[in-house]
Amino acid sequence: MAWIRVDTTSSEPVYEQIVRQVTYAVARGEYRPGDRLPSVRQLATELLVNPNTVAKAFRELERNGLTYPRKGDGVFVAERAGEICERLRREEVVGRIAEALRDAAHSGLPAQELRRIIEMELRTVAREESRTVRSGEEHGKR
Amino acid sequence: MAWIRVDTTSSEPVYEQIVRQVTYAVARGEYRPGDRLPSVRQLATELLVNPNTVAKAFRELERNGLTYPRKGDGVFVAERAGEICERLRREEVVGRIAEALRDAAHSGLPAQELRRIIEMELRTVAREESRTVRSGEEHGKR
Amino acid sequence: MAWIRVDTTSSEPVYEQIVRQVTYAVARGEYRPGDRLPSVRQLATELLVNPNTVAKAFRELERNGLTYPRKGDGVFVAERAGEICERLRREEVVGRIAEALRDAAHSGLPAQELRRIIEMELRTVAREESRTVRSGEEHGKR
Amino acid sequence: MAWIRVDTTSSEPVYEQIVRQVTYAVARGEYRPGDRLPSVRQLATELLVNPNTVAKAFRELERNGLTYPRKGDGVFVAERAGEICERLRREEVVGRIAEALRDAAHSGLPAQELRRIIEMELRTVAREESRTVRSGEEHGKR
DNA sequence: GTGGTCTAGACCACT
DNA sequence: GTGGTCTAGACCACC
Repeated sequence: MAWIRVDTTSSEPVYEQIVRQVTYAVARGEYRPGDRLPSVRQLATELLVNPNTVAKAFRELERNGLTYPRKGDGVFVAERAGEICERLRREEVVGRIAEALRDAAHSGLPAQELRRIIEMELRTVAREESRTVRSGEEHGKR
Repeated sequence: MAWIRVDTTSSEPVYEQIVRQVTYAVARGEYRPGDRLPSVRQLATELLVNPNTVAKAFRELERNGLTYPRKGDGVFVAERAGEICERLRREEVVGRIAEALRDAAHSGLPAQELRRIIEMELRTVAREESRTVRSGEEHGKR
Repeated sequence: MAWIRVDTTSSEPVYEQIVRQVTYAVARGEYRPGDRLPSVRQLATELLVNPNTVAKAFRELERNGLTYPRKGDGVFVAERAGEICERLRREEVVGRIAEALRDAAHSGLPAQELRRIIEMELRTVAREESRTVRSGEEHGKR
Repeated sequence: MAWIRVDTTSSEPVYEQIVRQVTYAVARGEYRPGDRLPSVRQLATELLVNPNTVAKAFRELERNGLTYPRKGDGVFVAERAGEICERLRREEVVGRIAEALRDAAHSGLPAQELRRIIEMELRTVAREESRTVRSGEEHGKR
């Protein structure tokens, strides 16, 4: 279950990292409506964070309509999770990119230079992703 | 003096917004070595923020070697500020874009979709900038 | 046997919902002293809840003197269940309404508005009940 | 500042009580857009609860669009709080009453009896409110 | 001073 | 076992 990785040094709060990554995992189809997520305690020990932090993330997921808790049973992916997290993911991605580009443009950096940077980073990202996917295929199927 | 705009609702600290935008202004050449920046109080009342916040931003600018104070006179743009700011700006822009794209890729959004979003946002940003620049030419002092 | 309906998303514990609805059913006279209740397993599969949950509800009913078990036979409605249930029902209803109205008044909502809401909801409820009763007459066993 | 009272023995979580009562206070016009709420720590000591509990309530209020925090400054009532809390209050009140009446009707209690109970409780509530208001006038205007 | 995050640990109710 | 609430206390960043 290496689908979540938290970076406690990041400025992004740990609980938000969890929310975001669970959302992405559902968006990628790794979790489907009705599936049970790992329990709060289990995920907490796995990620080496406090159960309260995971609980906070799960509460946020619930507020977003992505999951629902059944007391004494576990946390489950909601029926309408598909559309919701699809939308959330898109909003998140578009929002982050829009902000980065707006600030970049506002910085006075020439448009041509900006495009070069984007192309460079896109290639870097594609390279990283392909590597991850391939190693994932090797390890995952065992 | 519409060269700085702070968003108090943003997750980015106000003082960082000020530091960044002053840096960008110098990188764009709107402020040149030897120019005097507005006073802490003046900028604070203009931006509707606490003077302490502006003061902290100014301390940061000085720490970065971008400005220097002349006692009883004000804060001035340093001699080597140009190159420093251009470097900082590039690092900043590249870093933000890299992070946004990395997260986007990790979200599982198809690469093609990602490119479409980028193109769309680039157009949006270009449109906004052209409008700002034109109205800036009319009202600005340069 | 559509006399019980549980809502697993409600904040009211499932076992309490069962206790309450059995109580109401007896108060309505649908179950009479000496009648046998459905078995724990049967009710559990019917309501799609954990058998432990139904078992807890049944323990509660017995504790209230509403039912008694006959070993190897099943759970039966007690002799004095009628009066008990009517009293419990009244207490329950009065308590809930009192709390709802007290909070409503405390919210600062104008008394006139409050009355309008009550009238509206009473009509809604009456409409729903009449529908249920009629369909119940057709399908029910009484 | 006796506008909030929490009951730690209630089944309603303390943080929800705070959310609800702040919402009602705004709906009643006791707090207006731009006003600063008491600080987390201040309210915590006043209500004799843990600061984290108050913080949780404030986070919920923010999620509802009723307030917004300014780090290092305080929590403020949002501009659009009026309409929002008006709506929230109505939803809350209607929802509670609807549930109470639906359950009451479903309990098989005769409609006439139900109306009697409602009238009785309405009178009780009106009596309590008038007493509170009057004593509030006496103490408040000094 | 403020709010925000996180940890640690307790207790409760539900399944 | 599960999730939910609450307390206590620490640390951080911001104003």
